[in-house]
Amino acid sequence: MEPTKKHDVFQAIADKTRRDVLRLLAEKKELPISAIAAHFPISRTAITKHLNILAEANLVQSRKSGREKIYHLHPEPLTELKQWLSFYERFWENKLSILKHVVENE
Amino acid sequence: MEPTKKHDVFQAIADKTRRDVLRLLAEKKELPISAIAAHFPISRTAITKHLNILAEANLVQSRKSGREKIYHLHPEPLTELKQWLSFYERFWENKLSILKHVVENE
DNA sequence: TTGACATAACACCTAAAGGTTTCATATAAT
DNA sequence: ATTATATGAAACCTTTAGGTGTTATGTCAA
Repeated sequence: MEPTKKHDVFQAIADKTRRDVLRLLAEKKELPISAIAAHFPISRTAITKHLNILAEANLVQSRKSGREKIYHLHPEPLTELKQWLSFYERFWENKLSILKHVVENE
Repeated sequence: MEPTKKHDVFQAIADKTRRDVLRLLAEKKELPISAIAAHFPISRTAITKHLNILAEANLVQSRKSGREKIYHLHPEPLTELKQWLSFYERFWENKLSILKHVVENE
């Protein structure tokens, strides 16, 4: 039976530290674990756990290079979030929303 | 000192049940607690807790009517999520994204 | 005014989240 | 060969998340 991923996109981005990691990877393109951890006040081990959760949600990917494990952003799963959001956009008045709907449905 | 809200939008939508509650309120416009709870397999008490978390994030609001407490959707805080997302949109190739940027920055 | 209903307020439980420290292992550099 | 570096893995701790059930209180209806 499929192991049914424990963490989805919604849970992955619920934590501020993980959002900060995503932002960092967006800016720096790719970084090994230690370099990532250096940006935060918590331990490298804690960062590794956050990276595992992000990887489970497929928001980051990694490659091994020698003794380093280098992570990079993989933003595609955010489309799920975008889709979820789009349902609610019609509920708040945004003068641009009508125009955007026109564009998106073209 | 300000009580500093414990739950923000990101945490509020991390839970599937809470997302389902939001969806329900989007469809039914407004509902008392018991009516909401009737749609889920968990206890009314549990639903109340979820509603409190959603209310903390300001994603729902309520009014008292006699002995009932009637909740309705308040989607505005989702703009924060939308803004957060918009940063990452440039990172995944979407043929529409360029066009949308043009529209949004007009 | 009595009973039913809707919610609030507790006390309580279990598991997971987020963090720590310590130790082991693989690779790189001297 | 030895040492330093990068990561993995395990054991542990504390708080929170998500759920339960029970009891109390306010309101409506008969």
